[in-house]
Amino acid sequence: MAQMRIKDIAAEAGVSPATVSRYLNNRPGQMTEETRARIAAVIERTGYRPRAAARNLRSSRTNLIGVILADIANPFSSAMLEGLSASAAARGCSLMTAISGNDPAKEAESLTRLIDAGVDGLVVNTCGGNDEAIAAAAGRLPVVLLDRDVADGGVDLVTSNNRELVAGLVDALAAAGSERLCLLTEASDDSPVRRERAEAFADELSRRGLAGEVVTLADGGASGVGRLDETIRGYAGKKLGLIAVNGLVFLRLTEALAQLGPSLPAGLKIATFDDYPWNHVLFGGVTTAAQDTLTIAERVVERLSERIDVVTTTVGEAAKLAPKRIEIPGHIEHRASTSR
Amino acid sequence: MAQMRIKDIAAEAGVSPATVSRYLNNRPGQMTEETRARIAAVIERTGYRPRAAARNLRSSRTNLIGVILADIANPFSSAMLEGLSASAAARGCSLMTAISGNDPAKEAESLTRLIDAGVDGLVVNTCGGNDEAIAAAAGRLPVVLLDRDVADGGVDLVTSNNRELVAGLVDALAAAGSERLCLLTEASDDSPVRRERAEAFADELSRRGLAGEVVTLADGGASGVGRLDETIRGYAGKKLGLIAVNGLVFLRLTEALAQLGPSLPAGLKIATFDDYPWNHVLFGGVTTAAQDTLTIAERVVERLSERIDVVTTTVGEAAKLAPKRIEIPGHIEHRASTSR
DNA sequence: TCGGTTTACGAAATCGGTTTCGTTTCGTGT
DNA sequence: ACACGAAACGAAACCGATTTCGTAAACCGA
Repeated sequence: MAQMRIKDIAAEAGVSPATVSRYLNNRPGQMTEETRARIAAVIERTGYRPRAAARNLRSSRTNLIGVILADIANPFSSAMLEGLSASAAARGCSLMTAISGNDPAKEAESLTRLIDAGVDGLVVNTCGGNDEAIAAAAGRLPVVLLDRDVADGGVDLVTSNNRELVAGLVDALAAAGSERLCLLTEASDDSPVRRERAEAFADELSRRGLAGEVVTLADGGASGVGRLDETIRGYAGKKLGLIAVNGLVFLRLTEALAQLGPSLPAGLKIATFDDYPWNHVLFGGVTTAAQDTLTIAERVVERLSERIDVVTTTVGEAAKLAPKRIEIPGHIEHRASTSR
Repeated sequence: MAQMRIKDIAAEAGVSPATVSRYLNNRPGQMTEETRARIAAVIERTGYRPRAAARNLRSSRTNLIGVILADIANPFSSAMLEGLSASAAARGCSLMTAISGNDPAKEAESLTRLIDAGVDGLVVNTCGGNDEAIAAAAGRLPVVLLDRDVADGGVDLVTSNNRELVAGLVDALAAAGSERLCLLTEASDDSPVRRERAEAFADELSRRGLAGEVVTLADGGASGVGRLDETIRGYAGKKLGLIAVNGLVFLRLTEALAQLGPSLPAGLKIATFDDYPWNHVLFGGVTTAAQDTLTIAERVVERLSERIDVVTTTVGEAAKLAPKRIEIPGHIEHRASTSR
């Protein structure tokens, strides 16, 4: 017997397909312990596995979660993917993934492709430029945003407590004796996350009465380095403290500093967002604002599940959950780059 | 009208559901240009999208490719995922991903979960320990192995030309004046890839009459460093050349060297596998054996598609394609760490 | 012992496409 | 004008599960 169907199992066990179905989904309409055992035995013996496609069709539920990631090269994304994968598996769901590579067109295409595939819900780490499409999607099925918000709000968002992390890095630099602080950003990055961090940085400076500014590097590797050198030289001898707004900016900073010498210039302190593996190694260890990716992933899936349950349980317009913003606290890893 | 069905479209266009289905899959049984246009207009106007679940059920094809990755933290894996995602999308397929985190139990679970979900084929970057299960899966549906082989062979494999890459790194070190070479590996890593590289390394040494050995570091961060210091000191002044068998080993090497000073000891040259972003930065640039991840991904999907087409086209036992081993050439990035 | 409620289970409809098979229509060669 | 093959399309079966609804049996209190 090549492929068994539920009706074959039913026949073999001397019950109806309906009963086998009830067994498979252990439904409230209980059955005798004896029939349960008989069905279990047949399934065990034949190695029967229900066909997902048939199940999906009738129940209009796929146990699939769609994930759209902007930039998988970013360790934040890959860590997130691992977390999402684990959390989803724990709930019996699989992940359908798409990677936009920061291309809004690809992101839009992925959006429709995943929805067409019938995912129960969607996790989106948007690259921007599709705010309306995403909001529209959120009206049709459960959507939770990851890390990056869309314009209109109205969609669930799980993110880190960026403001407090900025404060933590400023703390670390100030404690290390920095007198003037710069937040390094890239021109191409106009994400809400960057904006939030920049605002928090400015607020924090004025709150403490510290001098400093946001420095925006030109795009591309080398071109921006000039601006950076300039900045560093401009404040030479002034106990400068630098914060890279993300891991990529930090790499560019490292390249620029490498031209000045293998170790940090005297009095220069640095810190960065994103806990890349090399942060442990460069400059003897770089103070880092680390996000709690595992918890973020767990909460994303949890929230998405809530929405999915509501959709499949309640009828019609009662299925309204108010959009929610969830902040997961990260923490600061204090390392050598901000020692006194 | 909330959700349209194919029969609604058919009614609206004044044709039968069968014809609409033919239109959707542009089938050989052509239709009049006029009816085609009429159907297109209705679909366009209503925004109709066919339900994938129904389609899957009848055609027993899902246009889904399952991907099992051993370690997503490894940039090789994330680059691969991006490549696979793009190649699959180009063929109208989506990816279902699972991450084993190098845990054989999780890998086995993922295997059955993806198969149960009805994927058309499977890409497996195995962590080992499931050779029989994977071979069995390959007997039931198309499977292509990524980078790491299973014991019995008999399954398609796409990998890099590790032997030539090893030769390239040895070349670079020899040209930089190294007189004695070490290949650094980790005790916990007993993968076929590691073995292949180690064998190629030994062959290459004897072929050129160079001195050297394979050094296996103990697991865990610090514990192995002692052994490494020892090795380095043991050959102090002898123009040592070090090759890290993968990116993680290289990071450990970097940590160990950091204790000796910020730049490389005189006469010491290093090179590594895996093109991590930090390779551009550490030691002013580390010579690297880079794999062509995009091409690998492309060929994986291509091969998988071949198998899928064969399965769905031919009947019964004619569906046998001989297992194939595909090697994709990588290249050496020459950087400062092997300059004279 | 009897009416009434609960429990265990089966028959059949259903989900929304695809596919087979047959019929009609059209075109073409003679 | 006729026969015949191909092209265009429709009717209905089908994929394999879930779910509704109904019924027989078991249980239970009075």
